[in-house]
This record gives sequence, C-alpha cells and structure tokens, in this order.
Amino acid sequence: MDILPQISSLSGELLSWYDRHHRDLPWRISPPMAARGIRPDPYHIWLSEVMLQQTTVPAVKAYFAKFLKRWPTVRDLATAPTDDVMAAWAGLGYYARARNLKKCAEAVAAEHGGQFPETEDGLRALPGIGDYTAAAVAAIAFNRQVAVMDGNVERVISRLYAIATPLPAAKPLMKQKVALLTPADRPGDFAQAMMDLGATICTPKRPACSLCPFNNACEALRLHDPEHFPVKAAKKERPVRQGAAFVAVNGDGEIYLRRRIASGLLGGMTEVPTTGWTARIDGETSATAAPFPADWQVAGTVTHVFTHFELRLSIYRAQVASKIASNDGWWEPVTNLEAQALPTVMKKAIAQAIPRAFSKASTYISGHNS
DNA sequence: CAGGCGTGGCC
DNA sequence: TGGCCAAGCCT
Repeated sequence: MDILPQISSLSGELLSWYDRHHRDLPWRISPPMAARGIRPDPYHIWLSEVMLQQTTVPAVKAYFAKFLKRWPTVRDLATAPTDDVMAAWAGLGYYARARNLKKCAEAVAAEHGGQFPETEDGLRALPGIGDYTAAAVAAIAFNRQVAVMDGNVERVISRLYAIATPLPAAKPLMKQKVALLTPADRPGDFAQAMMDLGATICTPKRPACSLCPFNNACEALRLHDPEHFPVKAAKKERPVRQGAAFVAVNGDGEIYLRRRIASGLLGGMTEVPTTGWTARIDGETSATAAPFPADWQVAGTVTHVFTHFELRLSIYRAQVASKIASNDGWWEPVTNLEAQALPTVMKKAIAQAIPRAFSKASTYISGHNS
C-alpha cells in the first residue's frame, strides 16, 4: 500500500477545511478572491508577517492599517525617517523588528528595484527575515512550495505525530513532516490553513478536536492527550530588577526626553531619564541619581514585565523653572507625547507622574502606588 | 544553542 | 490575579 495517497489526503482535507473556515484578515487574499485571480501584495504579506512575530492578530490589525495608510508601498517605507517608523511602531514591542523593517525596506528598494525577492533564499538574506518569515512570504505571496513552520504549525505537527522530543530539538523532524505534507498546488493556502488550524482549533489549551480535519489521523488525540504536545524545555524564572525614572516638566509645559542607544533593550526608542536597571537591592532608589538637580518628588512606583525580567521603577517628578541646559536630550511639549517613540514602560512612567499626559491614561496607570 | 528582546489579553 | 502565552529573529 502506497503512503502518498494518505499524505495528499491530509493536505486535501486541510485545504477543504480552510475553504470553509479560513479567517478573513486585512492582509489576506481569501480563497474566493484568489479564485478570481487576485494575488496578495508581497509588501502587505511581509509587513504583516513581521508584525505578527510573537504578536497576536488583534494587536497587529490597527498597526497594519496605520502603516499601510502612511506608507502604501515598500519604497515609501524605505524613504521614511527612521524616527517616524519607530514612533509608529511604539507599543507593539520587540523594537528590533522596526529597526530591521526599515533596513529591509531600504534593501528591497535599493538592491531589488522595489520588488521583494520571490525565493526563500532571497528573502532569507534580508534583515529581520528568518526561516519562518522567508518561507511564509515565499509560500503566501509567491505561491512557492516551501515548508512553513511557526509556533502554530509546531503544535499541529507535534500532535498529529505525537512527537515526544522536546522543542527546539524536535524542529528538524517537525519541519521534515511539514515538507512532506505541503502540496504543490496551493502551498500558500496550505501554510495559512495550518496556522489558522493552530490558532482556532488546535489551540494550546482545550483544543477543539471534534472540529479538526485531522482528528481521524491525530496520534496525540488517539493517546487522549493532545495538550501534552508539543513538549517544551522548562522555563526559567523571571528575575526582578529595579531602578528610577525622572519626569521633569518646565514652565512651558515641556517634558525632558532622551533617545536610548540604538541596540539592546528598547533600542532606538525614546525615554525619560532613568538610572540603570540592576538586580534588586534592598532599600529605596534615591533621587540622588537624577540627571540634574531639581526638587524631585516621589511620584509612586511602576511595575512592568518584560520577557526576561520584571522591572520596578521608582518614579520621581520635578517642576523646573527653566529649561535645564542639556547635551543628551530635549524638551518636548507634553501635548505632543503621542507622536513620540515612547515604549509602553515609558508611557507608564510618565502617566504615573503626569496622570493627564495621555488620552488613554487609565491604560498606563495601575492604581497601585507606593 | 541559549539567551536577549515587549506587550496586552486571557483564564 | 498572576502566570502563560502569540505567525521569531539575532547573536
């Protein structure tokens, strides 16, 4: 008995499921549209894929619309000021993505005539495009028969074959399985179908196996334990760091801001002056670490959770009579803060000191001060 | 390869 | 309510 018919049957079942249950997304050409000959815009696919790296669909939608309206083509993005791109990305997180997004747009404009490369290897060579994004753009935008594997696909495949090897060691085997399933016809839809399946049916908790097109073949379901897969290495605990942030306002209603260095945590983003963020030390962080002398008043505490540590920031506020001479920052009208490249942790710090600084103040104020 | 790198929503 | 998670990339 030949095994190929069964494999093609699985991908056929999935595509049939996708035709009926695909999600409608702003960057996606749905099967009915594709049937009318509409092709995806590679710029839209690339932009959405970068935004979706480690980020949820609901969080991405507004940013995707904003970027497309402001920079309709990759050439527009290539010529945009980097500061504008960083400010537009503010709040979405993982800011290296924004820096690389700009670099990638410049490379496409300058080295590829404004057209994205159509091959996985060509895409993979661009800044911010790794194995997943290269395969996703090649498959979805250019209909290339390549294996696309993200976190969703890993979950689906690990369950379908009950792969007990922990991630990330199991990735090569899992990618091999994906490659065997990927059809020559509609590889882009197949990739999107696998991700939709993982996002809506084969979910991390309480998967809806009764609705799954693979439920007749799924080894993890046969073992009555789909949630057991994928197996992952144990996570490390998150350390606590602490520091202080200083919010100074002058008589003209301006706040003192600085630019962070281009690399590392929140690289290239805007901040209020802060101390270093060090391992927690018992005792109060004092105002003696302020960027310049002023009547610094305690304004409370802000807690912010990053991926690899938790930050507790003591907030200090000062009203200053005149603009302190400074060589590393600038004074910005408080009324213009929404246009700045302020990451969420900095908006929290500013909102703690100046509750009316942002229109969505409650978004940034926890209510637990000290 | 393992660690650095954000944020908001969910149960 | 706090731990967990979400379409990864880079070094």
